[in-house]
Amino acid sequence: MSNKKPTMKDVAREAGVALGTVSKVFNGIAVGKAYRDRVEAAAAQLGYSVDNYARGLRSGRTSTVAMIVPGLDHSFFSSLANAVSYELLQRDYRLMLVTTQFDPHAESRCVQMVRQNKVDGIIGLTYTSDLRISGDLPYVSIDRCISPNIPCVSSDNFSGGSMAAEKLISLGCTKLLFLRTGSRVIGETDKRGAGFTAACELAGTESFSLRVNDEDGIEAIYAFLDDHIRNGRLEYDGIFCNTDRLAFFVRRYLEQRGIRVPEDVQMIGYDGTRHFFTGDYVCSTIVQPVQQMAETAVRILLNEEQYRLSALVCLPVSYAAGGTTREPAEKGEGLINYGK
Amino acid sequence: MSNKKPTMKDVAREAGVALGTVSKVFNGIAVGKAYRDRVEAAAAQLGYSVDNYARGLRSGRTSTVAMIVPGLDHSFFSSLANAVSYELLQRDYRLMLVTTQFDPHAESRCVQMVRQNKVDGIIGLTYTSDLRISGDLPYVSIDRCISPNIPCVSSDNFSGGSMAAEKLISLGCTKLLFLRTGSRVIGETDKRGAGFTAACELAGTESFSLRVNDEDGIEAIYAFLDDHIRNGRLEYDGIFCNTDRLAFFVRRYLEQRGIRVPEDVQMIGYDGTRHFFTGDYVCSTIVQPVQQMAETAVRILLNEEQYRLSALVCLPVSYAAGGTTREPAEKGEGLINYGK
DNA sequence: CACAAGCTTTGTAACGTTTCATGTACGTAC
DNA sequence: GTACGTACATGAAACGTTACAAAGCTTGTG
Repeated sequence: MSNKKPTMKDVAREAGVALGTVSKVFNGIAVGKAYRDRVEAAAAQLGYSVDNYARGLRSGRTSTVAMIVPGLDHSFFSSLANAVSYELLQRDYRLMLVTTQFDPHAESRCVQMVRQNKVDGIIGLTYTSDLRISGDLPYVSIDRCISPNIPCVSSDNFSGGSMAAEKLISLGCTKLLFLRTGSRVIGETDKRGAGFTAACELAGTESFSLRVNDEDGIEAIYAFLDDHIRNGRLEYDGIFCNTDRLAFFVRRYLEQRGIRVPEDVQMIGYDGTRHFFTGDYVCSTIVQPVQQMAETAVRILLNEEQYRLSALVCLPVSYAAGGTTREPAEKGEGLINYGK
Repeated sequence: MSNKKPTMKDVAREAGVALGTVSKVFNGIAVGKAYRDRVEAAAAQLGYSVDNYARGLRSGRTSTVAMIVPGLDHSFFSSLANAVSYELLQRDYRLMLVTTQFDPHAESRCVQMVRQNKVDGIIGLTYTSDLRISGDLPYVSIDRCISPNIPCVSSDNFSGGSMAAEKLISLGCTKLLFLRTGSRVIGETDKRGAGFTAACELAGTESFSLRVNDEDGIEAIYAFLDDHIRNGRLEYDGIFCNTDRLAFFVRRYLEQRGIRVPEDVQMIGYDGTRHFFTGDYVCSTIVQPVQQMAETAVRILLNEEQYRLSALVCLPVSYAAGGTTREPAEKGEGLINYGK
């Protein structure tokens, strides 16, 4: 028993064939049955496995895709990363994950680093748009469009916003509020607000939008709410939050002040990741098609046939009723679950 | 302007030095000042960067660490992955992330795949313990000890549990309940239950534990609660949940049945990730030292000096008061935040 | 002034693959 | 029975680094 990791040369010697033949076997290139069997037997006996670094050096292809995200401790980003990881593993690709920790300044440095590591492509969820550094390397932007000539997979944030407004209006709300927190480098979530406002105007319903450009700047939201509670009643009877997490905090805050949800005010959140959901919904929300976004991005990046032409894909979102609107809660939908 | 990616040979020619000298410059090995300057100038002019695959093939070292986690759409796992990513990037290491999607069967396949990709080490959060496949490759288990001879970084789940019990008791609770969901392949979170029970017994306080071995099996918890609500009052006045997420759902469920938190029942959750927290705590919880766990695991794996000897590290957890216990809420603690 | 002892620099041989031009064997058609 | 085409096997030449032995150069010592 040797103490070194076996190489193709060892397998070739053991099987009594040429080096090139072994290579062919491991690359699915036509090889005579007898040869193939001998090689496979020898490889199994020696416990051989291909060295991806040698392969990557010689062929230039690495079976590795990089994903760049701001951070993983945000439910939507981590769900997306989870789905991308799943899709890549399905296809025998490896995932090199890079977090910028929400520092837009770090983004091009990350792209640089990733390029140097010779990946087959990049899936990026970035704020800055001047990533043309990417050059020849396949690049797909996910969740946000950063440039007209970079393929992009996003979900329909505008419709998500108008969907929320329409729903609240159809449920009887007459004065609506849009709340938003988060860094505002690129206004992807603002499209939700835009859709919301547009739908309100179309319906002739009064509405107001409060945008806080701070990742955790929830205090400003609370202050606003305080200002608009008169005699224990909130001036608004419908609230749309740009995040389930925000909806969660806002709901708690209102309830502590004696305002009941959904009796006094109805609420709709956004995202629909599992963090805030279980069998029974606990918040009405606009569900983003996370898995589908990931799958589409991966397919475009890997150039799978039917996706070859699509450069900009915008996937539909859906509404899921939960406990924060006045309607019977639906069950079991929208849960994002992989594996068996 | 050439159209090929420049190599060390190009830099050497441009700078008028030997190939080996260029290599030394990029590896921080002693080189005469004049030579170093010439090389750096040439490299900058050509836009050269080292090829990690060639380097990995030749040297065997890849500056890449793999992390294996069950999934990223669980707040604790994704926070941990986020922190590990941060620590690695700080040290100029790359992260290859692998998700098993909670399939214990997939774990050894993942280890296999990762080994073949020639990483410098593995940080694993796995359920199965027969990962000796790892062989010579440095391996650090995080969050759970899987074998006495594999280094492990975890947090003190037992103390976390007893801390929760002691807190609830000191706040006046007389009948305690421990609730737990999640797959039960390895009983790491059960240590929380054990610590909880031990502390209750020590204090002579009545307690009960309900364990549901299902990742999303919250229905059974609801059913139990229903059984123990008599005349609109819950039999228990203190609840400890093995997850903030679970605490969140349980609280909502109780409130819908007219049981107030913290007036009628006090609650403590577990984890303390940012998903359920903001400036003001919204749930009392046992905070896991996520960042410290990640840092320690990385340091052990990378063999940084002061960590060379530590094989099993168990880090302390802390209590953070929030809105679900009867005490003034503290502010701004426990928030996990990276970047500037 | 010759010689040893340090230092850098140099050139070359790996590292484990894939690729490609060449070689061989076999079957088919006339 | 010869000529030709097809299909597969072979061996050598890359791929871009690092490691190592050998060669230069500098400095200090007897």
